Amino acid sequence: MANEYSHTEQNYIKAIYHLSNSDTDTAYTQDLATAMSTTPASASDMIKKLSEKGLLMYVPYRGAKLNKKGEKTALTIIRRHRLWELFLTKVLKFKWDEVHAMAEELEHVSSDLLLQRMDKFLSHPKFDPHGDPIPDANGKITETNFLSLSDISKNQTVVIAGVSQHSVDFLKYLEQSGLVLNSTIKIITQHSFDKSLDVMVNGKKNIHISYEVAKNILVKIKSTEKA
Amino acid sequence: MANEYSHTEQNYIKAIYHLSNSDTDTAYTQDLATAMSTTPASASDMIKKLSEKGLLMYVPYRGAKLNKKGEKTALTIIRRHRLWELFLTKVLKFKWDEVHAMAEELEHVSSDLLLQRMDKFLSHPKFDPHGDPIPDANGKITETNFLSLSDISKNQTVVIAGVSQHSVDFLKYLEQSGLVLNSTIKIITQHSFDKSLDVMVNGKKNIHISYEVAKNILVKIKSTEKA
DNA sequence: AAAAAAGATTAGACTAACCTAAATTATGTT
DNA sequence: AACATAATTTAGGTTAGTCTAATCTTTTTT
Repeated sequence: MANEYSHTEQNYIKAIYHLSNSDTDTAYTQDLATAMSTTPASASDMIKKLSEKGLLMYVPYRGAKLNKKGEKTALTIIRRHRLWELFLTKVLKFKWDEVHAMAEELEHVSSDLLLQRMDKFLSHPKFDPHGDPIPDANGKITETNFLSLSDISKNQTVVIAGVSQHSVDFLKYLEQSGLVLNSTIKIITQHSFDKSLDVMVNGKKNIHISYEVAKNILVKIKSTEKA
Repeated sequence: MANEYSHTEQNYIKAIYHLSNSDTDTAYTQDLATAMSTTPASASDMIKKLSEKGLLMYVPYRGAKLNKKGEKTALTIIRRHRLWELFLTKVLKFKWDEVHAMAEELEHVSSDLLLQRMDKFLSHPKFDPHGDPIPDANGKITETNFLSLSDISKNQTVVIAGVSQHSVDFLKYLEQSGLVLNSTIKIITQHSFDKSLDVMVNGKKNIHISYEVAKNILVKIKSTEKA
């Protein structure tokens, strides 16, 4: 691994991975260009180049899809990114809305040994500060079955396990409302007119959250515990 | 600060700083090219460019010398490098011969906030794992008056404070001989024929070291202590 | 002080990553 | 099925950083 691909190539690989792992199975030129804040022409060039380097399948006008090698590469970059994010929150005490930009730079530091040590130092974590899984050294991802807070029924108690939206503004808002990872949430009221919720956070304060927000909060059913 | 200069520019700036802070007051094209593992033509181009960007004084055929702005930039990069080196040894338990290459990459991570946090986390350290001073946020360097082990007299006891040579091989050799930072050294015998030394390390084992090695070990007189 | 050698710079080319504009292919509408 | 529109690719050009070869300066030698 190490220094095989330029920073730019790595960023494209990651973007293609994310695009073809969301709604569509394939990354389209225009979407890729948008994700990379560049023009379709540039994205098209890069797709062709990565195809020549054997990282993806590419049929002109039909979009790109990473192959095994490309996916492995993407997962290594994502592993780096998420390990650094966890380091930044756990060790340097950054908030979850502050770490993405720094991790974007740190993910390109290529030393495998450094990654190994960091992984060990953090006790081989499975999730980053946003609840996203950290691929292991072989690129394997822990499967999760988190639910959206918007799908939880009244009076149920759940724990925040992640978010499905990562914008700084959204994360800041959650932070300020006390809706951070591992907070306990109990649904008090579901308002039928706008699907908004009144919830109790950590057994203490009641807050009101919109459907839009609830939709992007991932939760798991509170694990077996007394009282 | 942040993202003003490319990685390459930053590396040149650092190299120019080191070159004009050793024997000569100025960085010469050829030396710079050697330091950067490139050709004199490329080094010459870059000097011209950095001169145009207002980081150094440049008289064609007469070498380059950083000005205030260039020096400040160099010191910021060096600060990053040395803070990361300390982090790698102190926190991730790397040995002092392992950290340079990783720090070469990490020093380009530009977030000022990250640097601040790291500095705080490490308790505002003044020296890196090789005994080199870490410039503070204003570029100020702690002055030291370390001595070379080769200049210490018989029966004196000193503490290893740094090295004046940073090759991996040399550092590995020292590590294996137990000659690490803060080791206590007492001069037992000075051999006049080759200026080599017999020394006692940490009051335990006696070892023999060549003049060449002794010259590159920096020490300070053992601070006041009983027994 | 002239010639030779060493060192530095310029000229001209290359690659990676980008751009705009033009050409091509695919899709959707009627 | 034909046309308009949308999406993609190609063509041709730019910049940063690199290179080799050629040209200039400076230094050293004689």
